[in-house]
Amino acid sequence: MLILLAEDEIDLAELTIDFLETEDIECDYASDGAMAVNLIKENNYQVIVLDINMPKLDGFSVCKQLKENQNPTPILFLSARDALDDKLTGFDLGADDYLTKPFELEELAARIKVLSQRQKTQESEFQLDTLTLNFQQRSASRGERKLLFSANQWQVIELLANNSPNIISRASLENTVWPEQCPNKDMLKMLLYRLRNIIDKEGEIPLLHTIKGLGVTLKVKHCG
Amino acid sequence: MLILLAEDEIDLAELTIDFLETEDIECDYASDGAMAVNLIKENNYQVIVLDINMPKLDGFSVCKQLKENQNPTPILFLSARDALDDKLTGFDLGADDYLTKPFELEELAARIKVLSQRQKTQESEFQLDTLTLNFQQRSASRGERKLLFSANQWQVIELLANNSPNIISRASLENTVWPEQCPNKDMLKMLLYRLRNIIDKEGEIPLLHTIKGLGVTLKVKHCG
DNA sequence: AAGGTAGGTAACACCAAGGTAACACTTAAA
DNA sequence: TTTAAGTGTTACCTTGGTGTTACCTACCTT
Repeated sequence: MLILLAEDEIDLAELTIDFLETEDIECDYASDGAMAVNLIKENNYQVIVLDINMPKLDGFSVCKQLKENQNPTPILFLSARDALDDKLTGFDLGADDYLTKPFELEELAARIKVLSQRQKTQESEFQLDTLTLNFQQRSASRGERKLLFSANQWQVIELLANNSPNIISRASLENTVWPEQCPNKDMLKMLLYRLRNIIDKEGEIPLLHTIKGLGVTLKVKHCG
Repeated sequence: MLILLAEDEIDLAELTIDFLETEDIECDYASDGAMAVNLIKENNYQVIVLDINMPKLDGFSVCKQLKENQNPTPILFLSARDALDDKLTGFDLGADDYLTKPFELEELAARIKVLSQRQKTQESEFQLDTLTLNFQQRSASRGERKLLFSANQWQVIELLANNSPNIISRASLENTVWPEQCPNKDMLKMLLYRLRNIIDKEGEIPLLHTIKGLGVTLKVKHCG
């Protein structure tokens, strides 16, 4: 996750950035409002953290400008100003959160995460040749053809797709579908056979390949 | 705007409600967690404000339950607990904001408004083919036909619509309607059966689909 | 060439998930 | 009290995914 931190106190900024990175939050840094505006123009941040007291352009102004431009990125104000009026001004300008200094780094991280979640529209789709898998909807298609998979088949294809083009051992697949105990040694064989019939029809590039002795993989195989 | 305030200190609650109403924020009131859950089940709130220390069911539990059921309503915790750990727990459970007592009523109002806007931009109306759902009014129609749903049916259709066209597992649906314990294994089956009879009449494109072994989804299915 | 092993193909039986229908219970309005 | 609607409950049916078996093919080993 990439965010922007606009904060003129360099010591505090450094401390904050270091901590946020341990929480998997990547930070771009602006030491004043003008720099913040420029960075926002050039990058797509998940969240913008703005100090209010900044050189050149204060946080309020930056926020106001963004909202006037219909920028939907969530904004979190970070300020030593504890006064109610400042907070209300912030929210009035369209801020999404307001944290007063001194604050706990953990709380900042938590609030950033909340804001970022609102943003993301996670459409996790997998594509390979003409095969498309949508894991949310559990829908799949090969070109124009709609594909229907059973629950077990989804488990397998999901594992294969997530690791494509790497090879997955038959043992892993077996454990995924039948965690306790596989009812029959040939079950996986059948599952893969049925899966292959659904995915790879005649005239299409085969995608589900067996690598004998190693396992199975989902990829476009440049044969030869 | 209608919100729910769950808070066991009646004096504080009254004060808060009075103030919020001057800000055009209508409040339903719950004096304990169990009551909150019931009210949430029967109404569609824009924001839910939860005290943490409450009789019967604490705020954390209420929040957890809602989020497990994919309820998208924003949650704001209101607590005397200032400890970092409590805040982090709150955010971890999926809270959207956390305000510590004592707080300024104006700030609470401002934060509620921010949260409600997020909700509004998400969706207050749902449309799919000729099906229209209005969550504020709890009204629905299929083409010219007006549809009437019971409370339980609304919970299900709301969950499905909010996640459409993704698949919702029968377990999630069951937890949503019967949070403590489902009275009978076949209840959900019946609920869905009745729901389907209401939504999908003969000659219309079926919208409520079962994906065997996975769950249920609300979508236009391009079969093939 | 024979034998062994991994994997592909085909056909079939079974069974639990889910759909359908009818009915009883409860509550609340009329 | 009657009526109606929502909610549980039970029984039965249908179906597609799953499990099973048999046999085939390809390739590796000796």
